Amino acid sequence: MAEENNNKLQAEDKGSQTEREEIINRVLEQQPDDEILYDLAELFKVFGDSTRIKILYSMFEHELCVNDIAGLLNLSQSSVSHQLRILKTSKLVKFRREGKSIYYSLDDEHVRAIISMGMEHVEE
Amino acid sequence: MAEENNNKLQAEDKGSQTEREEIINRVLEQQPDDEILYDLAELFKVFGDSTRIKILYSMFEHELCVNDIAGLLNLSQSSVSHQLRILKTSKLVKFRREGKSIYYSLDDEHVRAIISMGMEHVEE
DNA sequence: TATACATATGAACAGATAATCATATGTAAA
DNA sequence: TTTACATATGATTATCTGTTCATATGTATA
Repeated sequence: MAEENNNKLQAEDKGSQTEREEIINRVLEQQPDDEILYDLAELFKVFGDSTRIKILYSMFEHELCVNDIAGLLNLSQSSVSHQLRILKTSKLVKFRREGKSIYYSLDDEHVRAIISMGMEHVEE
Repeated sequence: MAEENNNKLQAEDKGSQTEREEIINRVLEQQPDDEILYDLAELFKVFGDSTRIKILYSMFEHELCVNDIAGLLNLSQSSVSHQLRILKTSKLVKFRREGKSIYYSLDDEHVRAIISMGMEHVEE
């Protein structure tokens, strides 16, 4: 995608834009770069799978290891591991090793905040 | 919250659960129903597409009609209309008719809040 | 070292989904 | 009513994505 759409409507010979043109120009100015909006969508996409949401929610209060999660949620070890990789890549979870196990937990308060906010909308 | 005995993995002959079992039980108790988590994932899924995010963001301050959006974002009318339908269904946008045009806008502050929260995470 | 346990990963397949195209519906003005 | 404009929608297609299966890597213990 290389199309940059900075088609800002210039004021014409009449000397002033219409109300509507002004609004459209303001929207164009305030719109973040495509790249940022792409990243934003990618972030939400990670939250947008029920398996990953279940996994995230299970870690809401406590760190858990892969087998804990798989057991709790009735998921295969492989599936959990694949999803945790995605969550790691997106910086939504962090982890630490202890012996043979690896304990995962939510990366920061942001993650909790985003989930909570979505929860409010859903529970309406 | 004091140490309460719960019913899941009730203490066995030894008289008490392990620390680990207690944690796992607590997670199980606190986990919302699958149905709710499914809806939550569905909600985030809607935010999880860059076209829809662009559309939502374009309406951050002002209502816009379909053609406005298509023009602003360089998208086909059909594509915008399809996506708006999804946004309508998810209650993320509302709309009103005025003559031949239909003006769409964000449905409530929740939507703005969720986007803003995600934005913070992305901009780190 | 050999074995068992815990987690990660690659490949393949099935299901989901967004864009496009063609067309339909709805609205207003001539 | 005819025409033009604005939006919606169904079908098709190409792409993306999550799960599974098999296997690999990593770690501790006998």
